Amino acid sequence: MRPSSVTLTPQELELMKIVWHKGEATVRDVYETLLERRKIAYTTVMTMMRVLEKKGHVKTRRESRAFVYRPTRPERQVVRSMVREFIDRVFNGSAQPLLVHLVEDRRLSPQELEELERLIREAE
Amino acid sequence: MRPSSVTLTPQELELMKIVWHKGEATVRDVYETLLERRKIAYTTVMTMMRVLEKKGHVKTRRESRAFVYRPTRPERQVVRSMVREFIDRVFNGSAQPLLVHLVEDRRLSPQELEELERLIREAE
DNA sequence: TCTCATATACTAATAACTTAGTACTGCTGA
DNA sequence: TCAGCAGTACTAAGTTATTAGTATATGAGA
Repeated sequence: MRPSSVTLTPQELELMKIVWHKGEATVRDVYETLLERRKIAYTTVMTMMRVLEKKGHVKTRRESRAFVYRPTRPERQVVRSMVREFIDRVFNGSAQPLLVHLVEDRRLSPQELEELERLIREAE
Repeated sequence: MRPSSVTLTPQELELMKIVWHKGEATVRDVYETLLERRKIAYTTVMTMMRVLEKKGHVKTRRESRAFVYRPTRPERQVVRSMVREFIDRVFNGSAQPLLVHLVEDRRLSPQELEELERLIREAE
């Protein structure tokens, strides 16, 4: 059984970030974290957690009455897939134009540029 | 009237790339370019071109019988918005983690790394 | 034990995306 | 002139995403 697509929709990603951050979480945990940011119904979170499970992004175990959800894949791995998918889609698979955009768009502080330079020298 | 969102769906982007590349294009132009890659109906392309127009991504002018579509915004500008949106969504607005991903993921050739180093030095 | 809070199960509605079919129109060449 | 082709207009259907309501189950405290 092939692992389902690793790409997450925007809302799915928002929930997954919470689960990754907490390590594992119940619907209530996620619900309460989300509530700090925006109005959302408990059952909405539940539905989405179930979707995430159906898609294989989380696994559950029962703990007394509630389900505890934990990620099936580490955040780094999923984010990496999303970056790849984005580069394929927008830049036809070539990462370089993206970097040019980033550097030119001045989205990086001098510190970040320096840090990046160091990384490049290590990779070379 | 606020300009509608600049973000494109995957299919919309695919069509827009063709229009950008050609400068301007009719439904037939786009249809034939797409056909080289995959099976698609002429009317499907038409519907999508109309969607792109409704969303403000292209403008049309009538040329004899057919509509000619041309982009309302240059590719660079739209791509830049998409990069920003992606960084906001996936990396909470910080570009640096994305770069670390790219460099570590070895998606760049030595030449590209060098080129990038030069860009950084210019930006600093 | 019985009630209430909390949890899940089931259902559903709306919107956006993607794809495409059918009907209609109007040039254009025979 | 008129048939046919190339084009648009209108319609629609399937899928996924997003949000949430109602019904039901269950455990814990009074």
